[in-house]
This record gives sequence, structure tokens and C-alpha cells, in this order.
Amino acid sequence: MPKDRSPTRIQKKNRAAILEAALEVFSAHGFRGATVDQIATQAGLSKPNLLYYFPSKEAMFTALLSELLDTWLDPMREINAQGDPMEEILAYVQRKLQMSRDFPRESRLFANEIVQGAPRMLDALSRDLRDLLEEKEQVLAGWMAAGKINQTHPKHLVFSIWALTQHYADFDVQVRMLMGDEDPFDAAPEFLDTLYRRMLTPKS
Amino acid sequence: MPKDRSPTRIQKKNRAAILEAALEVFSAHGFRGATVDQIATQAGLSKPNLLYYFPSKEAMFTALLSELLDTWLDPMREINAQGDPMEEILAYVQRKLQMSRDFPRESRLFANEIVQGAPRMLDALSRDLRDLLEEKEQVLAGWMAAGKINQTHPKHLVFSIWALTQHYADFDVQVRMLMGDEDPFDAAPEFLDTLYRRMLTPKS
DNA sequence: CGTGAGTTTGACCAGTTGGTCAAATCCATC
DNA sequence: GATGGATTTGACCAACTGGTCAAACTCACG
Repeated sequence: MPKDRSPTRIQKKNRAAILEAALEVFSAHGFRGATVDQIATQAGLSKPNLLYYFPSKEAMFTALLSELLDTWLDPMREINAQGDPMEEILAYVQRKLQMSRDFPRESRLFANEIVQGAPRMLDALSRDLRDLLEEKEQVLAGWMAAGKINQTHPKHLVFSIWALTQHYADFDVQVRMLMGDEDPFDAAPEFLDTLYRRMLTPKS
Repeated sequence: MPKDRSPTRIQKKNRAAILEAALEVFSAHGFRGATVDQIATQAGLSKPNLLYYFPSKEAMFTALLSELLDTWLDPMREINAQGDPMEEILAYVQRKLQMSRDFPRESRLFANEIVQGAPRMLDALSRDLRDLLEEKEQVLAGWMAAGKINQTHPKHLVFSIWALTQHYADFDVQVRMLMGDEDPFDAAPEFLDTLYRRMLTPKS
């Protein structure tokens, strides 16, 4: 394993190559389904060389997770309690949908792990996600109480946004199989915008 | 492998026990993550005995899939083109939500497979699901054209129902972690009912 | 240049896994 | 209760997998 002084040029390049390859392979096959050899080939390095940079397969996975989780939660952090409620929520939905379009591998990485009970992720989730959700839940509840948006269960509202947006990344093959030539992401933004507008616009 | 005459009492019992065990293990770990030994232990049989009833691990998986796919698509088949549009859709949503509550393992089995590109399922899906969706899409489009429900993209409408309902099964650990003591399925029926009612009720 | 730390790898190992097989056991039927 | 097919399994195998290690190679720096 490289010493933990400031990383050399080679260390920086190889660590990045390994994590990129790990994302590709882990997101496609899950933790158990991925092999170190696959990741090595994908990264253009030898297997022992990977294990020179990371002590184990598990270490690659957790390093990848902690690198990605922050980015993954950013769209939610950006929800501004002082902004216009309806527009804040709609913008959040669109940001999350963009994430599914632009980073489907990241979405599938998390999906794979959570579907199987998140054995390697539950700690990170309960540390970073729980508080963030609670904070934004308060914001949503406030907007509802003030009559700015229609009343609903704030947690289920957030879950619905996650479910609807991530579905386009996680179930990509199914969605594309059923949509034929049409790109799902052509109509999805408007569909979700309409859905949440109708759902949340307060009755006059 | 048992001869393919009419199955004996023992064959019926053991095949059923194996498929039940396979569902338990495959849904929790995915195809690659599951081992034949795990399934054998779960079924209370020896590994060679499993392979007496099914020629391979893959055969267990595909047998399980084809047994479940029909049941899985039933809620959608029940949508009645002659019924009341809004109530038909809302009833479909509730049926699908019940499936997530009552058969989460089945939901996760499909989720696991589709997230990873559905390598062992795409054929079955494109055979059974494609036609069914196209049929119901026509029904929905008809209802929209007749002004019975609000206009939207019918395919995305169906995807949204799948995403929202299956989310409670597939992301169960995450949802429960974030909801604490509260059972997600307490508020979910009303939440989804409200969501689709607001979304689909035609403007006066 | 030379030199020592940083990097790379071929060969190897132990544990796991899907699958085989011959022998043993069970069980329905006569 | 004998008999032949159905069922079960212990022992085994080859392939794969995560990980190790000593030896070789590369590179930055004096």
C-alpha cells in the first residue's frame, strides 16, 4: 500500500483509474458479482497492482461510496428554504432527474446495494442521509403549513421524488425496452414537472 | 433429474421447497451473490439433491422467474377498459402497492435482475410485458382522449406507478431507516391515492 | 548517473463454488 | 416382502476468486 504522504502523480492517476473502473463494474454487477480481476482489466492494471492501492475489494467499494455519497445528496442540499416553495421543489425534481440521466452508474451502484439490504452502506446512509432528510422535511412541512403547497406526507413526498427519478436510471433497460426508439429522458422532465405541479399546487 | 412423467408426491413437495428457498436467497443476494449451498440449506435439502431436481443454478432461477412473472403482472391485467377510468387507475395503484407489501421478495428479485441489465430476464419481459403495456397504454390514451382523466404521457404514467409502488419493497431498508417506528405502508396508500387523484382529475 | 523509495507483476495459495457420479437408500407396486 | 425405479448423498473435481509475496522494474532527486 502506498505511504500516506501527499500522493504522487502516479498514485493520483491510478487511484482515480481504479475508482472509475470500480464504479463501472460494481454498478453493473453489484459487490458480490464484481471481481477484482474485472476491475483490474477495466482499469488497465494488474490485479496485484489494485491491491497495492487498496487493501481489499471491500476497501475499493467503501472508498467509492464515500466519494460518491456527497455528490449524490447535493441536489437535495440545494433546496433553499427561502426560495419559492413550488419552484424549489420542481427544481429539485429536475436536478435529481438530471442525475439519473448523467450518472446512471452511480444510481445503480446505490440501488444494487440498497435492494440487497445495504449491508455495506447502512452506516453511511444513516449518518449522512437521515439528518439531511429531517432538515428538508421541516422545510416542506413549513411550506405546507403556510399554504404555499398542498398538504401531503412530507417524507412520502421525498420518497416519491427519489423513486420517480431514480427509476429512469435503475430500470433503464426495462424503460428503454418498452419505449423503443423514443428516449425516455425526452418526455420525463415535462411529465414529472406536470405531476408535481398538479399534486402540489394549492387549491385556489 | 426426475423423469418428466406426472410428478410424484415427493417431486411436487421438493420442487416447491426449492423454489421457495430460491426466492428467499436470490431476492436477497441476486443471481451471482446466491449460492446453491445457501438455497439447499434454506430448503433443508442437500446440494446434489437440488441438482437432481434442477439441472443448474441458472435453471432454478429461470424456473422461478417464469413461475412468478405471471402473478407479478396480474394487477395490470385486471385494469378494465370498461370500468370507471379514475377508479380503475387508483385501484391498480393500490393493488400494485399491496404486492410490494405482501411480496417484497418477488419485487426485489426482479429489481436485482433489472438493475443489472436483466441478462436472464429480458426475453421473458419483452415477450410478456411489452404487449401487456401496449394494450393498457391504448386504454389509458382512450380515457385521456375522452376527457375522463387528465392528459399525460401514458407510458410515463405507468412507469410512475411501478416506480412509486415498487420503491416501498425494493428500497425497504432505506425507507424504514428514515421512517423510524412508523410503518411506511400506513400512510403510503393514502399518499398515492391523493397523488394520482390530484394528477389525473380533469380540470373542471 | 546512482540510489533508494515507489511501483509493478508472475507465481502462488487457500477457500469457495457450480456441478458430477457412483453407491446407497427409499418407496410404490405387485 | 421382493423388485425396480425414484430419491438422496458423501466424496470429489475443475474453475474461479480474493489475496499474498518476493523479486523485478521505474522514477524522482541529489
